[in-house]
Amino acid sequence: MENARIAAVFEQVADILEILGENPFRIRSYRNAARTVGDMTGPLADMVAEGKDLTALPGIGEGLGGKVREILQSGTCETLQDLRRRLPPQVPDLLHVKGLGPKKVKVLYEQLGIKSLGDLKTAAEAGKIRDLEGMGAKTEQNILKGLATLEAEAGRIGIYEAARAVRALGRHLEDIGAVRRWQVAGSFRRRRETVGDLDVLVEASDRAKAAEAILTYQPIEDVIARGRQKVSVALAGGLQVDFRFIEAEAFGAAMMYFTGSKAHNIVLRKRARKRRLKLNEYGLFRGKRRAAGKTEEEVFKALDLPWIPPELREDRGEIAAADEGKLPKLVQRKDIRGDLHAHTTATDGANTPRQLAEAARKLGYKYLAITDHSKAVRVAGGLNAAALGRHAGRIRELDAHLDGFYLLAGVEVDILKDGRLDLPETLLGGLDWVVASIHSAFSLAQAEMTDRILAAVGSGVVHCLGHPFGRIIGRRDPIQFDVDRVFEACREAGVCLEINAYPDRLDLPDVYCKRAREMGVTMVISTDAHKIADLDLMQYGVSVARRGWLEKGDVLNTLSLSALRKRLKPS
DNA sequence: GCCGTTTTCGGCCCGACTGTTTTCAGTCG
Repeated sequence: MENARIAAVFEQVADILEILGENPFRIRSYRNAARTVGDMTGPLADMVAEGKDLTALPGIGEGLGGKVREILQSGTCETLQDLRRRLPPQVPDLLHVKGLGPKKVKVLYEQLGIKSLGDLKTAAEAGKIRDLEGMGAKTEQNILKGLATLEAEAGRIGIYEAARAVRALGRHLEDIGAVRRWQVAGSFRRRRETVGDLDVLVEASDRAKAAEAILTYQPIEDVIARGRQKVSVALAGGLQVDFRFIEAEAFGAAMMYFTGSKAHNIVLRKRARKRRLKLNEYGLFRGKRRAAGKTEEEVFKALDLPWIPPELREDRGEIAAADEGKLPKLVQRKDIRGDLHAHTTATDGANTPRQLAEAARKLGYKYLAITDHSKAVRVAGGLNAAALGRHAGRIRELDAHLDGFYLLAGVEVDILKDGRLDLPETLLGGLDWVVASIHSAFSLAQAEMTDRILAAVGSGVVHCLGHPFGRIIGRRDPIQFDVDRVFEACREAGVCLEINAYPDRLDLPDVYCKRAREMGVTMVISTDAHKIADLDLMQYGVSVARRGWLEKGDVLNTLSLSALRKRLKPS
């Protein structure tokens, strides 16, 4: 994707400038611009082609706007080329080693001629680093540790895995007498797709006792730091957990500070400064007097803002919206009335329609769509027309015996490479709910892929586009298509976009939810359940929807049973 | 390099911990 390439160029420039010791504010500008570009849902190339003003984008002025155009034309920019002549290409990689920043990288390169991660490892193992100025044996050990974790790819973990770690950790913390209260902040609280570490805020009656008890937690493999304010550990598997001890009067301010995001915090602190206040993790201060800090609400209020839900705190316009009283009233888990994507033993699911329906009722749902695969998905035992016809018949029969509950006879039909659907439209037209998805030919060129999806959206028999980008987080890249054209077509045809709640997918991603909402497209949050337990994954889809600014009215499966029936079968 | 209800110039968020020092720089979040 072009935007990603532009963002990458800006990040590379920032990395090199940092090692060269250039103006930190100039470096920040490049990083801010990279973030702006990375968050965009439409191609910058289109904006340029349409002659739109790039300087209207946050953090992009005349200079960087020109560089965007330059990168679009040539794939790179003169600034980066010049910088690369001043530093070997792999030196910036060293910044990814935990504990190494620009200053140390510079010393390592200039004094020892270290040009790559390989060089770094060799030098550390040979004991050459401990003699450098400002470094010692400890630094050398930490570099080797940092290299090991980098090799183990102990990077970010998925939100689902993180939630499991939090539950286990929570059981330990609950048993510690000296811990009065604990809360997880950070990107976990913002419900990002992936989490780099866990930030746990602890209010303790006795910090020393609490710290000692915390450190008995079995999965702790390494103690990274231990001070009066903070204890950092690495768990088996590589997840880092930072425990921060917080006083009750500052708990709200600390929650804000450590929940972030960093960019959101910076905007809030600027706002505080304008009011001659100072905001930090201990509170909001006027001079030395604490004006607020006990709760988040109190701090926001003192800044003349309503409380902002953590999922929105990404500096994507939430503070301006809050200021104008235009924050969305975010959809909640309890608004969800049913699940519209589930598989059964008829294809690759583990449970029967009846079992799933009973489980869905137990969750308080009023409806469930059975959407098994179509024949193109051979590995899943996809159904042909005849088999689907019989399957749908059985589902309807079952539905007739379920009072106050609607079991929709549906399908997840494949969108073939040429845009045709994998089953006859006459058959599909008779079903209650048709999800159309792509499970093959993921790497078509953008124009071809766009036509493929538009054909499905325009078929007249599709209700919903399943996992629209087809990505698997960390394993498969999203497919390429013209987002605005497809979303526009969905709005015109009344086709919903799915937010697939499966933790590996979370597809639509948050920024596209926001875009779709702005364009007036309705979304559906579905679990794509392949077994009963999967129905509980709904919360992860709701989190994505909330990060995408969605309200209850933007989500189809918040409709009551009667409203859903009416919507699907207009009289 | 960006940005403006303090400003078109002069600012640009803030504090803790580590490891190396002997008063602090570098890194992190």
